[in-house]
Amino acid sequence: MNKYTLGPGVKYISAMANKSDRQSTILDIIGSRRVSSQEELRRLLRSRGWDVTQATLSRDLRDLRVARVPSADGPRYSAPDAGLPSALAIEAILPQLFLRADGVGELIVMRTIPGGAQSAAVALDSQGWPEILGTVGGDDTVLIICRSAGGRQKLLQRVREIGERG
Amino acid sequence: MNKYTLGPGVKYISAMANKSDRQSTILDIIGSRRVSSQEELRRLLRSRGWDVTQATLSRDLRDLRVARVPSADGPRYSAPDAGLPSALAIEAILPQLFLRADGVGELIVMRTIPGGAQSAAVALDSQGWPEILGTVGGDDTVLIICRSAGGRQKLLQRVREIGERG
DNA sequence: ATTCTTCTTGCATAATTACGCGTTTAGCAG
DNA sequence: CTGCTAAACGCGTAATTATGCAAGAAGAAT
Repeated sequence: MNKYTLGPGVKYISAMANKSDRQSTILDIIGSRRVSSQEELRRLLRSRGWDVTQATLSRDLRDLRVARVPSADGPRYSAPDAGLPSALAIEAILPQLFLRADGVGELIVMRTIPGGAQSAAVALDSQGWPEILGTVGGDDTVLIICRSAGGRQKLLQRVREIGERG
Repeated sequence: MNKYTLGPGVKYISAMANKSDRQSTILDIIGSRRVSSQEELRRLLRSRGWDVTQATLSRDLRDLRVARVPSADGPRYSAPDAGLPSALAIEAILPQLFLRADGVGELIVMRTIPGGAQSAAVALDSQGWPEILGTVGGDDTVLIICRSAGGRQKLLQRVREIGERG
């Protein structure tokens, strides 16, 4: 059987077959064809030798962060985005990139190290800050458009605090 | 109320309020906080003055291609990540890329699916619309600079109509 | 070997989402 | 005005997904 060294924390291998293998197969399947329901996925897996219940697939898809994307002709499962430098923690990445920032009206121009603007812009967007209308990232410059001049001042201060290692 | 000239093909405006506005609000909500179910979204919308049923939200989320992404602590709704470039009429490509748009002064910030901003910007430029002074496309954000605040309002509505599949 | 702990899974069912159908409203032609 | 068509949406329910609980399996510890 498919025995191999267990990783840290891994203390169990199913009697049936390996869960990771099954989940890999799931990604393989949904990556190559349209799958609209867990029951459909169940059938496809069975034809490849895996026999599990819908409940297990529900858990697998959760583990894999596989999204169910709706469309006009029904939903389909879709693998997670490979993703940019998962820009969720702005405190972690902005200090790495930030050089300086200044603003006028409802605009902020933020300078970053070369090539850092895209990441910084994504990070800012992902914050969901209400003052921000949107951002545009070039190579080393991010333009932040705020909803108001007042909000811009507040945001400029916050951005500087975080960027300057705050 | 927010009455305006209907675009081509648009023949109906709800008695309640505009569907596009509601869908914009939905994107706004799920973009700024975690939403785990349509009922939760329904409550959030109600607190903003929209009162619709879960069935309507199911349809809205389908129209908007908003995916339900599972995670360890329950599912959440989130914007899509698939995309395909093109170079046809703006009515053909904008609905493919468009997520939402908002504006201030003579600026419009249009959000697109990841990687879609360049295509959208080119498409906009090629229209030769008089209101547009110029556009700047990043990765998923297009900044449209208009000649006037009045022109911006007009353009914003047109862009939304086209983008939202109108 | 026995016991304890952790991981995995099925089962049954709760929770949630999707959709068919009927109704209402708006635009348009006659 | 009347009739026709299409859009939008609620209602009720089918379809689908998520989860509490219990059982089984593999190690680790005693």
